[in-house]
Amino acid sequence: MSDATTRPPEAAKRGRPRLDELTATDVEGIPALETIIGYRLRRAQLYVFQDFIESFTRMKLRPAEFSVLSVMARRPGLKQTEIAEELGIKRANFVALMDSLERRGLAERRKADTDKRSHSLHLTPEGVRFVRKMMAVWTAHEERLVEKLGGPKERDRLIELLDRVVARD
Amino acid sequence: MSDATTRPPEAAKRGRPRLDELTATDVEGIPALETIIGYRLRRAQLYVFQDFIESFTRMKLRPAEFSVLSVMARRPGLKQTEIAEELGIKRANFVALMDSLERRGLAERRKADTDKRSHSLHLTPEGVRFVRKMMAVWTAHEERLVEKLGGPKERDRLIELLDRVVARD
DNA sequence: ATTCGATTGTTATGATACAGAACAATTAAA
DNA sequence: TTTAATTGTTCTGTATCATAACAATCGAAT
Repeated sequence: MSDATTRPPEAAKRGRPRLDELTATDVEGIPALETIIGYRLRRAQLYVFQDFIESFTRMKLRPAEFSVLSVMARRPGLKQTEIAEELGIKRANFVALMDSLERRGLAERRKADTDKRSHSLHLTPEGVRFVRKMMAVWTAHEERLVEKLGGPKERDRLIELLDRVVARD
Repeated sequence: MSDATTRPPEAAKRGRPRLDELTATDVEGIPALETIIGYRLRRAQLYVFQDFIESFTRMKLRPAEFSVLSVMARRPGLKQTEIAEELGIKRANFVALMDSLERRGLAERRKADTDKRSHSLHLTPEGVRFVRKMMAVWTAHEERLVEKLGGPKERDRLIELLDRVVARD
């Protein structure tokens, strides 16, 4: 299966590449992009996000906002730096994100009594209702993915492998 | 393992959230981000790209450039639109990318004899040498990942699962 | 109690990635 | 020969992301 010296089917159809060009660029050890972990990860992530984004265009919700609302729902009272750091968002960029959620009446910053510098973040009652709807939409999206993967078992296998990739040891 | 009603360890340490807040935002059916496919995919992809980018800072090569050079090495003679489409890059954005590679003397646009509109893309001899070094660096990067995954078998399993995600059927 | 360093939220700024519209040159189709 | 489609290109706008700086506040060391 040495394909570096084989004319790819598309190019063959079009009569390209010419033989002299082929030898000039016939570099050994060039793997197909399809076998490269990072490339495949990126393409898969792009695909999933595209489906996610389309699912949430009606709710006008972006992935980052989804994750922030999700964290606030499960663990209210965290401060901005904590949520930002956990989600890998620079705290500088978190400000506008939180501003937007607050302007929409979904979340609020409360003055922390113990530390006057920090804010503790919470969903508003409207935010709680919003998150409920949000999770219904998300469930459909997620089930679509699990379906494609072949079932919950495969989903777990995938997440376990992704775990290993990102594990720091 | 119902953790929606359990005080997360960090917040517990800091005495937050207070109980009344907890009940106010205790929304059922809020999955932890760690179980969400898209979220995990994004984090893993970010991690891999970070390692990739660090590996290639010395060569001043970005992921997109890597992929373009890789395609040109394996399949010389393709035209811009073909490579761009295959890699999911808008042909408008491909122009600057190719300009840069050409300015660095790594690749070139040749006037296609059959179609005066299109260019056929090729590595220069210097580009061929560059790609050789590039692949050496990439191999180290990739082996690091395979190591973390637990071996080539696991790498294959991962790619097969990513395949299913992005498969259109 | 005072000084000093660290933290928190914030603003401003720049770089990069990505998408869409429009256009000239060229080709293919009617 | 007119018409429609393609190719490369430029321009433009919009997210995304990182970095630096700053005031307010806190914690710790003296």
